Amino acid sequence: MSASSTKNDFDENIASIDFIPSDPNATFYFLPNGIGKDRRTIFTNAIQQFHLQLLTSPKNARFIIVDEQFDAPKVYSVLKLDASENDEKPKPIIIQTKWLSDSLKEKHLVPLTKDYIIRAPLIRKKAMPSFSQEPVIEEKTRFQNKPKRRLSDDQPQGGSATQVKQRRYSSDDDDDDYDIMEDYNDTVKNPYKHGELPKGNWMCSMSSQTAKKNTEVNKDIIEKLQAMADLYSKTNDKWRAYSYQKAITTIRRCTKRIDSYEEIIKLPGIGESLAKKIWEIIDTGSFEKLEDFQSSEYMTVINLFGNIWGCGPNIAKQWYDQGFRTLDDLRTKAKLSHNQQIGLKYYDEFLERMPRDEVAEIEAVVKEHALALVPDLTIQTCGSYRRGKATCGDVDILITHSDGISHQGLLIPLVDSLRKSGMLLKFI
DNA sequence: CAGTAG
DNA sequence: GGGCCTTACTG
DNA sequence: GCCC
Repeated sequence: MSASSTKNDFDENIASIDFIPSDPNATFYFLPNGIGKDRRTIFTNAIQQFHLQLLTSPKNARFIIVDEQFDAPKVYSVLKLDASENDEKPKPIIIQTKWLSDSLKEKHLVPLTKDYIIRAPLIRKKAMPSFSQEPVIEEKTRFQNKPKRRLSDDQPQGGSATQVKQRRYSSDDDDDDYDIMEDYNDTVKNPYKHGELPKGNWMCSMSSQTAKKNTEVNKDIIEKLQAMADLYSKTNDKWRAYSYQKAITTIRRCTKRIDSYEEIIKLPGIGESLAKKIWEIIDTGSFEKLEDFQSSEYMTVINLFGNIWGCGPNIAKQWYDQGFRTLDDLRTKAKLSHNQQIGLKYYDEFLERMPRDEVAEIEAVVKEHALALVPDLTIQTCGSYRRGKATCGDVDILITHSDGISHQGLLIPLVDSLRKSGMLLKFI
């Protein structure tokens, strides 16, 4: 697991580090970047528990603890430290958080062996280093030559920042040499050709023609089951809804028109109860249970209320039990949370889908604002838009950076920027 | 923590 | 009979 | 609801 594949370039002087926690030289800095809230708390507590001397600044820290995803150049870049060789100060020793994890397991500090230490950035020794090493050096050069504006890297990230996912180098790929070379060319030679993601042979990048065709053959079945699943999902019967949804997925994958009970019951995730219902739809063309639900006042109202953003099965039932039956009842009488107020105000809008042109417009605006904050971001709109749908229920935008770091903490400033532009009406 | 949403 | 998908925010 |  540890990064021992490049041991040739490892500073061999460091076999294992001895230090005494009370030694004033044994100062630590904990780099929270790329570490989730919960893990941060755990590690911070561990540092206290082991009585390590934690500094608030990395400047004078002898040891720097970082997430496993970091290599030395990234650490230096994030901390804006000088990596030059002829520095009077000894360079800090960069340690993986695994050292803390293992120490927690052992209930005491485990020896700080070289497996926990991330190698210092060394000057290139040979003309042709190994592939796995090469991108690291190139990357360091990029950092030095192209300083970028970065947003509050040293601020703890809010939980919502996890919406921004990242693409990162993977040193443990099982790919063969050819693929490694491809990845190398991609990320190193053209690292700043942003805005476009590699067009892989992925399911999600293909237009769903086959799926479209498949839904046609059993369309009536799927529609009725989906209606039931939607209703159940708005009651407290979420597992029943879950089963319906799984059955729908299975049937959607059937190319052939289903026309016998025997073939239904064979399908995975479809048992006797659902098979009977599906056969009823095929045989009679109707679904009595669904029609019962649709004619029930309770289910109708629960469905109506449940379509309000921020109202789930429990709140819907509470409102029903309080005697509310219409959206106007809610508007005038019910106690609504902030989200529910917005959900009610924009009830129809939230149920509507927008043409994909509109998604493109939104994408353009978001791109403009994001790139103004951090250049060279990779921005890709995903979801139904990326799958080529004619209409979309929402806009999913994935923002990353090829260095795996610079996009961190972007979300909040980006939302702020969009809000100032007047693009955001409300947030929920 | 329960409820909701992703 | 009990799990089925995970994680985060809100109030 | 399905499945173990």
